[in-house]
Amino acid sequence: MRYDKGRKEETRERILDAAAMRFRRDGIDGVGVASLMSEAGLTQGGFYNHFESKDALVREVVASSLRESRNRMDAAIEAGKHGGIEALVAFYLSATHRDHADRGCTCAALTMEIARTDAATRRVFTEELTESLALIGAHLPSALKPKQRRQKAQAIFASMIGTLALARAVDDAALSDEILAGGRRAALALAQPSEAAA
Amino acid sequence: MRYDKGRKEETRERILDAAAMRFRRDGIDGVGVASLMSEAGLTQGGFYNHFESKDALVREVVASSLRESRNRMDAAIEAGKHGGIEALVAFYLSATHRDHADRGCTCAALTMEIARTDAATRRVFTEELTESLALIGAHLPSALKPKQRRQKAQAIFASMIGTLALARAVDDAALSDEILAGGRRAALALAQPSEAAA
DNA sequence: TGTACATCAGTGAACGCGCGTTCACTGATGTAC
DNA sequence: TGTACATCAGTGAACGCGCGTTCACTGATGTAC
Repeated sequence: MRYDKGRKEETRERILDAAAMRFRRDGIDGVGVASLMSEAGLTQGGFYNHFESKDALVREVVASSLRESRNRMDAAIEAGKHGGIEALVAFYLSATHRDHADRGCTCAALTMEIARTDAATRRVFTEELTESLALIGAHLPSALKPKQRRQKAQAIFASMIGTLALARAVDDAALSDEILAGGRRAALALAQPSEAAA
Repeated sequence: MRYDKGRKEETRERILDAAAMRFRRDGIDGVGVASLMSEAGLTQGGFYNHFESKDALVREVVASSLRESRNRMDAAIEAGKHGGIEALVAFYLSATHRDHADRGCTCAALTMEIARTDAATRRVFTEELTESLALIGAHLPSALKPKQRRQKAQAIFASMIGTLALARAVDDAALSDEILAGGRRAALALAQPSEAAA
């Protein structure tokens, strides 16, 4: 090894972090390799020392950013006083999350684009999403059967990313706030055991 | 007027229809003017006889495709035997809709991309979305107050587009079906007056 | 300890290509006489 | 009714530009002796 041990790894992480932010802000198709590398303080040619192609980068960004997002959700749940789901919903459907897509959850910013990516990317998306849904499911009422728990977690997450997508797309601040508030209420309602009837 | 009256208008509609399909299938950034025009049976140069720019086209596609989608939702509601919302949810969260994004609702395919477009596009998106939400609201239980009704409609629609986005992004057919089924149940639960507590 | 060498992360110019847009033009049509 | 003309939807070549990718190179570093 020339240079410090792990230095290449650090650079790679820097590219991944820059890509995660830029992709969420401008879309996957909206960010070129050259501008991405210059954001990471490098020149375009070096990109291929770290990734086989832009598609390979996309795949790795989807994997690592979903993992990071799950860790942040976990932290928000653990930090919450009561319940856990309440804390998650307040964290996920906050004005801060709406206003900072680049530092937010990749699912809320890119799921519709990810649906159009290659098989390998959708594979890692599915794997990471499944883990995140399990995290949510683990904090639902304990009386639920596994399938109900899974479907409830899916419905809560779907409702949250849909809410964030609408709240971001709309150009009217009051309407956006209302969508966000209604989304919080809906996500919590979906978490109630009373709505367990599967 | 040279040529038949309204012939230019017909061509324009043809371009709009082709754009709506291609945008929903490949994303706005994923479709070039040349390939779009050739899909409409024309050459690229003619595009600017009909639209000032690609951005202008995007704006018009958002406006017209949301209007069309609303008409289809309305038709599905009217065709439904009971309730109306039940028919809407069955129509919107169907396997057919999931599997044919190009012929489906623009919100379910492009909301996350629309959130990144220019001010004019987000303006027309907001206007058309508001109309669509009013349509949904009009079929909710009549006991609801206006604000409750509005927020319920928003929450139902957000949950539906989030559900469709996840069901499309996932690469596992069984999981996708489960997400869709859970989304239908969730959307109907959100429509219940019992969950009116605002 | 000092020097020669091998490594390889990162550089920057270049590749072919498709992008959005412009523009001089063509030729089918409706109108004027 | 027949002919000359004006219109303008649509053509297709060209523009500068940024895309993803390749590649010969540089130069800071760790290793070998």
